[in-house]
Amino acid sequence: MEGNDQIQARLEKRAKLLEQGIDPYGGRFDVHETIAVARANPTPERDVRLAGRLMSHRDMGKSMFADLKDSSGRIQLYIQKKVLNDEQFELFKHFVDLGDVIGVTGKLFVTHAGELTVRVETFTVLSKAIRPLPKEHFGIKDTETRLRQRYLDLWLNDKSRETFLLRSKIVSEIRKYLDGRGFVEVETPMMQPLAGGAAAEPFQTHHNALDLDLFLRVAPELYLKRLLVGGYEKVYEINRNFRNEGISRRHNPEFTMLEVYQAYGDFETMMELVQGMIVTVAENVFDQLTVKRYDGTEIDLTPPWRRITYREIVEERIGKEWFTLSPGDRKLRATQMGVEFPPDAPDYEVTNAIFEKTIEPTLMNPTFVTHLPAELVVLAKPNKQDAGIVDVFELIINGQEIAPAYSELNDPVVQRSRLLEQAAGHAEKLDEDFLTALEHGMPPAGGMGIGIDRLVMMLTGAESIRDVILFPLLRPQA
RNA sequence: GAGUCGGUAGCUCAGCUGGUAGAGCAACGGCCUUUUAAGCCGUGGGUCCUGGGUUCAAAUCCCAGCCGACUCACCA
Repeated sequence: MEGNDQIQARLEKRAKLLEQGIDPYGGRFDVHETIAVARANPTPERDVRLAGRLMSHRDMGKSMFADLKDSSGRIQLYIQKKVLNDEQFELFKHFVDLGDVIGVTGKLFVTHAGELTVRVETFTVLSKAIRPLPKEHFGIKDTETRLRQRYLDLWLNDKSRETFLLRSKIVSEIRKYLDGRGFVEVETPMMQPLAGGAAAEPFQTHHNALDLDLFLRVAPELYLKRLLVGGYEKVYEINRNFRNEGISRRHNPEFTMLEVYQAYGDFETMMELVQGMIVTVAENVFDQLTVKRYDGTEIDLTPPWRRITYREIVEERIGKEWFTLSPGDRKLRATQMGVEFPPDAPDYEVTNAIFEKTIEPTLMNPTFVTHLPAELVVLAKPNKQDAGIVDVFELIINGQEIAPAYSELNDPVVQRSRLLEQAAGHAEKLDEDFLTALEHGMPPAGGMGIGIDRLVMMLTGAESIRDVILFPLLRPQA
């Protein structure tokens, strides 16, 4: 290992510990309680047995203070020469460094300054760190280091560690909510012969033994619908989707999607479900329905959430006359508003560009935007009164689409023609296996997809998707 | 993929009207038995992202590249 003076010093300490017959990488150490539990039971002179990482120390000569941190919290250690023997004290003083993982036993007491502290009686080196950990006060702020060496970020930045704990709790509450309503969690293929269920660029891979080209899935939708055909009435899957597209503050090539299907329901069933689910999650995880965003503004999750049709919200924001304009005038207006679109964009795409660029980003509180134009959604049921729109909603919170939901299209003949249209006539791109399943009869159903990463962003006030994905994709370091 | 900004010691940062690299913490040695960003004395530590160029002289100016952040595009 190359190294600076600090690495050299630590390597020497490691070697000297070994020479003295002390294993600097320890072994099983039965921790009696977490630091948080120890702090919650501060009876003076109570025996404790704790383990964690040494985060700071203050050497006073014949005694020293140090801070021990585990996943639950931190506690101060007091190491005294007269309590340990001379040899052990010198060992601690000269061979234990910031960042080392150690186990300690001792008794609780409260210092003059009022801080609960462990008077250390014995300690064990459980893992000697060869690389220095920055002193916690300065932390680790460099974004690149935080992402590439997430373990440092987690140890040193409480906010980061808390966000990922919250993510776990959120996902766990979602499962609880759905399980409690009779939904069955399933897992469907992530490697698919055809990447269907969403208009997105897939990753490609290859199975050698079958000599088969495969795609990483862009959505589980078509498989979950096969399960509806198979008699599952309430199913969901929480798993990764992969899309071979750009990376941004809101996009990671692999992201976690929740998809839910309920037979005999429709998009309004999903509306109630998602509202109930997010409200319950917020209450159970955060104890409140107000979320503070990174910019200080607040999101109010109090139900019932606003419902408005796509047409109405466009008219509300852009002007009642919008849909009476000629397609040419609409393009002109859109361009004047600084919204870009391909020159040959069809009419509905111009309107949708307006919606996505100027309306969606302003919707902070939960809003169900319903009944999008049929052209935008190929897997949804047409509205019975107006075949030009479909029975769907997009739930917008935090200026981002959190969940689209549909009354799922279950007419196999219509579905085939819509998919064929979308594939621009390329029949070989149709998922015949899926269409065959539909031809066997899929019950009418409500279906919904929720981007878990974005939901977590919204609920934790995170500014970037990288703040809620432990190991977001980065270019390898040069 | 395009534009803008950034990359200096282990960490956090200063230095960038060009004059040959600094601070605090961390490390190392010493003092100190209730400190908590402990304190005091001393020592060492740098491919200033990489490669070119301009110049007597480049961390600093110019060009190219690498990596990251942000914005845009693709998309959720």
